[in-house]
Amino acid sequence: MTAPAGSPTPAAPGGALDAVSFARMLGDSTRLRALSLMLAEGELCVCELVWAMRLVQPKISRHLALLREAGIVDDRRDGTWVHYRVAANLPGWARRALESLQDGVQGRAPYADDHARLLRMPDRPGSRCG
Amino acid sequence: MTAPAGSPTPAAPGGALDAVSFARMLGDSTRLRALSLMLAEGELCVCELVWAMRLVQPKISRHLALLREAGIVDDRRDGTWVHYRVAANLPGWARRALESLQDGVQGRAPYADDHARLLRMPDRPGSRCG
DNA sequence: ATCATATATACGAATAAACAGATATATCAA
DNA sequence: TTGATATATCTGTTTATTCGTATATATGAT
Repeated sequence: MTAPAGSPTPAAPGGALDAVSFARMLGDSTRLRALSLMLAEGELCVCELVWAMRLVQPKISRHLALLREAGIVDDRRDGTWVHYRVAANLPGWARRALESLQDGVQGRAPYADDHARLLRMPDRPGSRCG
Repeated sequence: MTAPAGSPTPAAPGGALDAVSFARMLGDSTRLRALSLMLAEGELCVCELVWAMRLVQPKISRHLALLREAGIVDDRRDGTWVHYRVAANLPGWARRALESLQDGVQGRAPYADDHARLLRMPDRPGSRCG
């Protein structure tokens, strides 16, 4: 379901993710918060991100779409849910840059709170009682 | 000469550089090209950046000011010249993120060409005949 | 089919970045 | 002082991003 044939201009036109587009994608707090959660927890569905970050769902979906189009996250549909994760084939430099930023937000608001709230979320899909 | 008392809103209001502002600063090709050169060559004056990147001087100065206000570069005046370098006290996570992006642009246009052109620049200030 | 839930997209308004070009400031030399 | 060089800032305009809200689509259950 990636790149649904007729999607808008991808952030990386030539195909390969370029550093400027990548940094631009990380330069938004909604996106960085979501990526930070995925980096810490692996695959997450949209509803988990909505719960953890306390933002409206369309806002999160919109930003996830940007990350997907940029090749920074992969998505996977499982029934009603769509799970996102940091792209498996993200170039090494990009993953390292992301992890460095992750270091930079360790323990800080709102990132730490997002993560704590996620762990407290009841009935997380995938965990139990799917 | 950093933060000349009455400067515009810094990218990091609280004082500490935050990851989103940092990424946003890297998400512009003029700024990333300049940072890439500084990372490779150390201190560089504006005229060297202008020569290497072939952009008009006000454009480069404007972006350097943004980087300075964000705490990402230090500047030092030496006579007529002002030299910029990656900030000495840049947090570790930020330096690592920057170096990762640097890996991501290795050998690619326009970064590699900028560097090559810089090395060919005649009468570089600092090198000889100051 | 109908409904409920999860997710995605569309649309217009508000905001922020980036730009080109003109001009101002700083330093040094004559 | 005048002039030359290096750098910085201002002004108006254009272009990108982001947002809120409404709505559309997809899936599974009844």
